[in-house]
Amino acid sequence: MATLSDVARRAGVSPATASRVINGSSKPVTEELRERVLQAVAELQYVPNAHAQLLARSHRTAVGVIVHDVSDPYFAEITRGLQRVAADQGRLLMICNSYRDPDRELEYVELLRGQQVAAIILAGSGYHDATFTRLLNEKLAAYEATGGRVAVIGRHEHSGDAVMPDNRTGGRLIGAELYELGHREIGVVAGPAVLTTTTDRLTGLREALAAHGLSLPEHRVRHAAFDRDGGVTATAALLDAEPELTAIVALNDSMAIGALTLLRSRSVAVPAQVSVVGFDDMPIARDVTPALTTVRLPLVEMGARAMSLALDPGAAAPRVEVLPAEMVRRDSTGPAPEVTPVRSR
Amino acid sequence: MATLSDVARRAGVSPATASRVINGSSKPVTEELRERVLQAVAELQYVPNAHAQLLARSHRTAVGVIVHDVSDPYFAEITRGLQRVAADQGRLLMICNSYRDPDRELEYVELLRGQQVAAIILAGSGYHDATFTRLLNEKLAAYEATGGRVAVIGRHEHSGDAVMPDNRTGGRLIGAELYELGHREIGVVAGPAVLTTTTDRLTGLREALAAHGLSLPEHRVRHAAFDRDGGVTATAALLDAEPELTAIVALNDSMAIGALTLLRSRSVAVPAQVSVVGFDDMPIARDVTPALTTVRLPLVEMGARAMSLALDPGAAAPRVEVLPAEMVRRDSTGPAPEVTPVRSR
DNA sequence: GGAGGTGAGGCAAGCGCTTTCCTGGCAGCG
DNA sequence: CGCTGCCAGGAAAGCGCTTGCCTCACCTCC
Repeated sequence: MATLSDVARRAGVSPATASRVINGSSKPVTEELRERVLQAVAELQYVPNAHAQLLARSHRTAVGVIVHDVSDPYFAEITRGLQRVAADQGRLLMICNSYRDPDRELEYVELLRGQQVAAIILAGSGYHDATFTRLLNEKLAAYEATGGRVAVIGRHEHSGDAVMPDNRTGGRLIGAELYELGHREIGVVAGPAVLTTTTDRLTGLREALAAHGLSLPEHRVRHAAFDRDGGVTATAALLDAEPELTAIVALNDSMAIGALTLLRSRSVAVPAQVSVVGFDDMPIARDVTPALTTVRLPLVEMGARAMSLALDPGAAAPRVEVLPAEMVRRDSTGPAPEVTPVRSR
Repeated sequence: MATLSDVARRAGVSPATASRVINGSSKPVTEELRERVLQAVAELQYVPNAHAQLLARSHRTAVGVIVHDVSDPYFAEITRGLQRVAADQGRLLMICNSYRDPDRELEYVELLRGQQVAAIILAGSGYHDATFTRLLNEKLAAYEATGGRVAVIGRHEHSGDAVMPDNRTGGRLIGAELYELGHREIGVVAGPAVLTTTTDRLTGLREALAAHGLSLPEHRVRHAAFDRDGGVTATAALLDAEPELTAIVALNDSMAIGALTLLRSRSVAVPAQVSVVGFDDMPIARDVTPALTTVRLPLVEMGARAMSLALDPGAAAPRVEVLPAEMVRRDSTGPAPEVTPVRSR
């Protein structure tokens, strides 16, 4: 691998001069030497060693991002927003998938710290887990103490800059909508109970129902993985146990798609017999049949805001931006059927 | 930020000893000193500077991956395979999205070279573009000349280790299947013509049709972006120009989903009036309505193989692994209707 | 008791680059 | 003609870490 001094030698200059030419330093270099250096660079196919550069300048420029899984459309959208702002500022992004494993999340904070990133962005739900929260906060505090910036998306436990989707209002919106449509027997297909996203959305839903004197008993909430397959199994269990339901609320769109698939496989008409509501408004939501009624979160915007917060030197006080949720009515919801729907099995 | 010498000073040892304790070197260190060092590490929340480490050891361990877009399910699946093998070998992955921009792809090769990655994996279709191909090959050759390993997925232009999905056979499978079902008027919703993936799949399809004396005229092939929206617009154009079609082949599942959505919006029954076939078998394919008939590619496997090739020191001769395509019959295809279907508009 | 052996720990030389400070040459000026 | 000032280019000191080699103390054995 060619090094700077190889280039310098070939160009007949000192490494210092070569470095200045290559990095476009403000220090002037005669046209002739500049030429020679560039020529040598081309001939040797020289590429600077990024690690040596990072070590030599004290500058830190990359930004680390920890998400549950980039291939999950929810995070893919957020990441798009993060990328956009990062690219605008010429910054490299290091993306790490925690796959919803708190330990891995902790490890990645260390790793990013070791990579000397300028900021760490934690996207994705927090956990209801005191020990983990303490550990995470310790690590983040240590990082911040050395000048690192931290921004979180949708997490409560870290007292710093944050952007928060309004999950609770989103839940309320769903509750109000379904009540409006005449639904009284409502079931929930929920994500893992340890995720704050799950509990926040559930809380909002409960609040809206309570406002109309309705309650949502525990046995009508089924927890499963926050993905399509989780949606399938939770919906199956829910339907078997509570055949009188007229509406199913899935706490994210992936689960909603699983619910839709299961209902179709059981020949339950949506929305004629059972209405289905999702959450997030992932791109695919409008392409399933029936098109999914859901709550839209401005995911790209959330990512962009978080990155802006992280890159902005930051006010003394922690800044929290709450982004609104919005009801998107499509074809998977309708008026509650008059009588308890007939099930095919 | 605490450094190794801070740790050493606090523990009252030399940096050398501290380093040895921290990295579990084979050189023995007395229990007492070890204790003191670990204590200091904990107290200072010390994390080694990854760049300094990389510079000091000549070891290169990270692997770079260039894909079109991780959030595209096609690449998400491939990436999953890459990750699995990389994780097994304790290697860090750097993932770069080229967003199908050849220039960006070139830049990323440089960047990864600068990051001293042990290998670069190029996933995603090649381009029919001689200049670009030459440039890319030059850069890759320069990288390989310095001991870097390269593996490509689904590209022809690089003469090295490669894993290739059998796109052509996949195309043939579709042609045979549709012919079998009685379709004679077939249109294609294709990705960009510059992508080898597009042309390979198209070639296979044409071959299968030609085997039965059918031809696929250019005007029945519509090129658009390889995503859902591209599928919508291309299908709309195709339908307007060629109302007698009884089958639409989308050259990937995203486009197929767009096609399905457009057909639904025009109240064209699938598969009663028009059959639709996709390609790739992304996870969502089974969840749309009607469930998508498509060609399955072993995406995760492709990723895993590519990573194995890249990490394996490598034989003298370039290794090429072709992974088979397989027809997956679902609900979006059926027998060709007897008469030209009636369109709602 | 001295030679030789052993093993823990430290010294210092890098890894490849940036950047401060210095040098030496030249023009301009009194 | 000698001095000052300026400027392009180079020497060298790190950045934070690893690691080969050396030292030194302590044993062991003849």
